[in-house]
Amino acid sequence: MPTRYTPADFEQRIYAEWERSGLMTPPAQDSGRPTFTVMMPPPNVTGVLHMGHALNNTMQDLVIRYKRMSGFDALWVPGTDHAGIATQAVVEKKLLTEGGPNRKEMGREAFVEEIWKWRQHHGDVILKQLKRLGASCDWSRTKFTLDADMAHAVRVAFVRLWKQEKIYRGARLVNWDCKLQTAVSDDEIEYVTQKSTLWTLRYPVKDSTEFLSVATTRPETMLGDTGVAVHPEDKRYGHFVGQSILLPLTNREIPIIADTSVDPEFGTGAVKVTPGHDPADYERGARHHLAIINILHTDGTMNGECGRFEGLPREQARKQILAAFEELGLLVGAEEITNNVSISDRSKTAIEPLVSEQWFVKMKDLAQPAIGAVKDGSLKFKPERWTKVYLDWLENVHDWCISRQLWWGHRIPVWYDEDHVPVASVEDLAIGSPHPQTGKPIVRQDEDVLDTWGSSWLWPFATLGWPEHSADMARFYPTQFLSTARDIIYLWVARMVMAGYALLEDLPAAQRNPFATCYIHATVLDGHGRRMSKSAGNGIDPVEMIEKYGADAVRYSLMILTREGQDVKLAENRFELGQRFCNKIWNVARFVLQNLQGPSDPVGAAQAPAADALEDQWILSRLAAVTEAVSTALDQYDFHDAAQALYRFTWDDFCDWYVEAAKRRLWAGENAAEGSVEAVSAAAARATLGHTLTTLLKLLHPFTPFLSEALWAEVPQPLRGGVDMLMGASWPTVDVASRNLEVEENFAQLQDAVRAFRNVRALLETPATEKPAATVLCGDAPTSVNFAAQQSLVAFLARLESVEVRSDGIKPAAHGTDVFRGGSVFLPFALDTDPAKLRSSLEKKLQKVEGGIRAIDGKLGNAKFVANADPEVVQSERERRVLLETELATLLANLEGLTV
RNA sequence: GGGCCGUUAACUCAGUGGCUAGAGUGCCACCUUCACACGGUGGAAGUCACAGGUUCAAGUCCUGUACGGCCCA
Repeated sequence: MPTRYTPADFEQRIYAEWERSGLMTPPAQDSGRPTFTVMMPPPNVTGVLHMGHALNNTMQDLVIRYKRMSGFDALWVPGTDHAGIATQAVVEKKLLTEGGPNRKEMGREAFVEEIWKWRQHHGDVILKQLKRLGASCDWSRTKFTLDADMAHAVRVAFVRLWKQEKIYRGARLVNWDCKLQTAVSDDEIEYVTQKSTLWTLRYPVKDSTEFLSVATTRPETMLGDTGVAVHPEDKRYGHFVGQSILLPLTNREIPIIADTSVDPEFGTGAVKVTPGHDPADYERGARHHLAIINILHTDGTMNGECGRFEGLPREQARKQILAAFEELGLLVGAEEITNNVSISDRSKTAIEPLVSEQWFVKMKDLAQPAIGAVKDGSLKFKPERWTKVYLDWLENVHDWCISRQLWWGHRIPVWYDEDHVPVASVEDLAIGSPHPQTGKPIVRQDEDVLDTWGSSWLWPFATLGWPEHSADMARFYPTQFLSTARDIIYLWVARMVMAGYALLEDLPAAQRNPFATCYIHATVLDGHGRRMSKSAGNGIDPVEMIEKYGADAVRYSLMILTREGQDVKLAENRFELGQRFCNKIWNVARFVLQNLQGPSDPVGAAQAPAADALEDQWILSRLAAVTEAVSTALDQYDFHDAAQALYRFTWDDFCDWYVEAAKRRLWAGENAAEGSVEAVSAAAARATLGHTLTTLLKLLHPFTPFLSEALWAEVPQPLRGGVDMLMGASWPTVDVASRNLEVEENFAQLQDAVRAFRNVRALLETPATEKPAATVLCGDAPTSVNFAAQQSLVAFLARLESVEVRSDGIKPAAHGTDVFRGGSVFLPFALDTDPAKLRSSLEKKLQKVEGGIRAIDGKLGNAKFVANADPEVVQSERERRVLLETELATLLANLEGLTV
């Protein structure tokens, strides 16, 4: 084995072995094992892996691997989303750069064909990248939201909701994306604060010489004004209410109305009302029965309602209208303000609210059971605070605009007869066939497609075969764990819960909720705390990082850096943490594997550890503790805590202390006679090393699957217990009998003394090669028993010739000294040693101990503390004071001894 | 306007109301000792953002302020 772990030599080969093993594909038939299901949030089919995906999928893989090893039939279903707008835009752009016919020239059928072709060649890149990450999904169950069975599920869902009259068509004010020329839902727009000009326009009052001034940031929409509103209690304008305005440039007569929604403080206190192009005005217009005038073509240019401005883009229309008002003397003000404009998430262009015929889903009723799911505990968010975000949205939910004027997606399964009477159908209705209700011939299918969430909200069960009564559906639904990003709590998470309750009528209510836990993962920021994004160019490419540091290093680093959904600032060099850890694991395994075979036990340390030696008992106790800690943390999805516990155990306990301690007996046993004390002791050390390593590899496997699997292959067969592939090994059970707090306490005391020796060595500048004879002075009987039994271990770890254990209180002269809990250590001076460094070291420690005693005295001297605090706390303070007092006395005595 | 998150060592972050506030990186010194220099040993480094409050006891709980970030309207 080389001295460094080189991930590239193993990863792809090991992944192929996992795929061949079939372990990622749990059976649809009952195996007697419990199931555990995770649905991967389907990334866009156009997508490439970014850090958010890497983080999210690492967590899912961790859970799946842990559950698989724990005896579950663990199913992780991967897949991709057709992502209507995003994908159509990618292919349109491709057509544009190729200079061939564009979408409209090609026609619907040919264009959709083109997208399928694109998908064939360029789609699903992200799924291949997930394999690089080590994702152990069941690829045999991979789904795409446009697969035929998914399409069937979408239609069944649509028709069912149609029959329940939860789907309706109507002309409503929708968010219009002028670039993509489609409606988008409320949840697909974002607000950007910007500086704008607020212009004041004068509108002449009809049959009067008076004017009413209105303020607006969008003067061009005046062409669609059908009213002017003032607050009913606004004294300035009261007498105008009921009169009308002669709208300049159009000479249309529009009423002046009173409405409490008008803020008298804003602008002039009078507002123009444009019901066709503003959500607030739409409401006002509805209240006062104002006309709705649409002034825009679908591409955002002015339409035939605009007279001489027809055909102009909005910005130009604005300029010309302002110029016209100026000319008429009707432009009376312009001031700079900051306001919010709505931007389309997809095209990043300004949203134009306009009235349009669209399909909607009534959400109020659907939301109720989804609200109930968190109230009755069926659904839990982690971190819990997202529950509120989820509930706030559901409790104020608006109807969902589900139609999109696109070609790529699930076409709305609605057909019309010649009288435009619609009917929804699971099966295609042929043109000319009779309308099921009216009997008149069908003339056309609806042109629109469904919002992309109209298929992904069925993801947790449509992937399992719903609406068929499939074996998968019976075994693997509901799922246990969903991990996703916070920005799709409304778009996706809430809708999946609604869909589960609304559509799975066959299941008892308690089994409809699609996932028990919804984990909202951290947002990955760059090193400066900015969101990683393609446009900002500040993203770190996970695949590049995998190639540079290894998949396990990427996985492990991400896990230990993100604590329960807390955002993480990630600079590239953070992955060195995982890389170092992986290399450490590699090397400790290398050491163990090279030392498993002794002269008298050639099969290696396959027998159970005898655990006679203190250090053996100690590491087995620590191993039991870390097994419990990791299992508990993973049960609660506390990935950071599990990663942290593994780091501490591996590096501190196993590498720094146990392996170093075991070397003593391994070396001593090298040339010992068979059956001798030394040989038996070495064999015991080997057994303990072997057992600890194999257990550790299992615990590490969910975090560092490639490395642990690569090392598992090097473990001698008898130690592997017949398990060829670590991925399929059983998760370690907590060895309760090995947990021994007394042993841990005794070993901790030895560690403390060894550190004290090392400290004095450093202060005395004792060369590493020099092995002085040293002394431990024990302050009490248990300490002296402990050290008497372990003097050779302490000597070995502190690189000493010998350790004399004394408890007579007599300090050796001309020795450097330090204290540990329970006594002090002494190392002989070299002749030319200056004790000043030792003195200042001891004095520093003295100050700390004195400070500690003062703090405790402060507490114990406080009658209220003694009276009110938990008696256990008071008791432990008293005990601590005794310890510190002893330490203080030792320090003072040792300081005094230095001058002799 | 409403809500949420954060502010702890130079950096990135942990931290059940109760030991003298920790880790990794970086820094300083020493060490190529037969797993690992992607290593070992030792060390320096903190007014826990600020102001009040609750409590015997606050980094931790409450109120407010400032700053940074996110979401909703």
